[in-house]
Amino acid sequence: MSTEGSSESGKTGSAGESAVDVVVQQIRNLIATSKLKVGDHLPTERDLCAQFNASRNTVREAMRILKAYGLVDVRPKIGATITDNRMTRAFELFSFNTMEISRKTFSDVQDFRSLVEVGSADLFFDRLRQEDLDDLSEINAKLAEIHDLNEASEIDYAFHMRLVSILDNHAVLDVYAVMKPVILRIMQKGKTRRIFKTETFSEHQGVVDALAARDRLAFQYRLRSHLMIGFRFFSEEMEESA
Amino acid sequence: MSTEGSSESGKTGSAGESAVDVVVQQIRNLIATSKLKVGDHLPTERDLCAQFNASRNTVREAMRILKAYGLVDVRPKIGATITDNRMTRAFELFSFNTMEISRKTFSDVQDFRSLVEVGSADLFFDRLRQEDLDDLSEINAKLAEIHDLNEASEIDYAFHMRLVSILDNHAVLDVYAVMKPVILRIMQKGKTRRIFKTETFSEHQGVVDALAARDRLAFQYRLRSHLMIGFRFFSEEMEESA
DNA sequence: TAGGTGTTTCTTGGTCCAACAAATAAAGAT
DNA sequence: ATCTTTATTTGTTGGACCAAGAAACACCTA
Repeated sequence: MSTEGSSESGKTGSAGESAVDVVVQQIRNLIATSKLKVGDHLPTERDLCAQFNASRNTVREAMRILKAYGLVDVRPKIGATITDNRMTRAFELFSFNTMEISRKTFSDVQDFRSLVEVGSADLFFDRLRQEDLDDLSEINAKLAEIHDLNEASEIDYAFHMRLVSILDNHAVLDVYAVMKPVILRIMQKGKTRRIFKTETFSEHQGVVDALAARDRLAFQYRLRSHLMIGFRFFSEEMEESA
Repeated sequence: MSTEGSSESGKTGSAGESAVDVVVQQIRNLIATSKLKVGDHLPTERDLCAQFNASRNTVREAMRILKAYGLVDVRPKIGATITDNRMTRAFELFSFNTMEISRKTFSDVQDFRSLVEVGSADLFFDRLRQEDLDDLSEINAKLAEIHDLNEASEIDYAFHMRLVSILDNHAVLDVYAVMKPVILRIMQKGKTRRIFKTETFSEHQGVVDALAARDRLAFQYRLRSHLMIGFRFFSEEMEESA
């Protein structure tokens, strides 16, 4: 209901839908109306062709989309079965290490994080407890023992996740959970193990110190600097897509 | 988590991988080795067929996957261009179904919206253009002609969506898109058609006026009040424990 | 006869080919 | 400069074949 097939146009139900998109929607409706649950079988491709009056290639392309979305699992000679790997797929989207995070994505996400983390300073100080400070320091300390970038970014992410958890806002936590893959890649951008162990570590510690000292301005300044520091890796890059 | 374990494509060798998976990998490599950036064009389907020695259907199915992953945007006659909508796709996958609107949920979501909308006041005034004000007024005017609550909340949502669109931040827009079902339900909570036509309308207009007058304090005060006003409907309501 | 075994046939997804339609960018004509 | 034609490219269709698993079947043995 909320998502359409592949077109990202804002219009819903306009006439510009391709046949593949139509079939995608029809299959989703079929799943919904037939109350198919995880593990149930979908009709064969050829049956779907007849049912939706579409060619087999069209049905196959629709299946590819549903498969990419993690909604069906199709195996040769077995057929298509309903699954729910959406979360897994969401994380796999960013396993495409071949492509760099675009500057726009980087900028948008970091601005958003800055908005949430820096903008909630007052709330942080209202709710802050000693336990929070201890946890943050403990997490940050793990940066000293990292072995690779993945491990480092996981710790970096855990630090910020623990920080926003102070807000006790489930909506924010959910959003951060979904954005995790993007955030991880952003954190790794241009960094080395050494940078994580030295610069990132001390930036985090500065934030924790400011929290402990109840120094609102220092907290905001240091956190914002920490979030925006990655911009230097985009210094000369220029891209302008209409 | 990165490369190892997707369902069907474990081996990077020759056996076991379908031709479509191979082409997907080849296109990924092409993007990487050619250093293609967002906005650049991919070769035509037929070129890719020749280049990878695959049939056109295979290339098309591979393209569907990349499109579903938000890595390419293919338009008829134009061809495929590199994009980076992976985060949008991730949010689409997430698409948590409308949960029960508890007082806690209401509080969390409205706090979050307040954080984003009220907290971005400076950015709003930086980027604001006359066109934005006109659109906001135009959208708000539609509240006068509503027929039911669904229609009213859609317009209310569209108003706030248009507001945050001024920020030109894709991450924020994606988050709002995902939260739409929850936001709609929150907007309807305790309201009547009359309230939408009178109170909500004038609250919106007050926000627009404050924007037009470049009155930052009035903007923040009115917007925050508007977002928090629904709390009165939870005043006496009891809700079961978490 | 009952039960297990090996063979055959059928089904199904995976791939390829050859068309045609629609849309649009580019070249050509006026 | 504007309109028209052409050519290119994606979208879609239908058909064909293959390989591998499933299912049905025949067969043999105890």
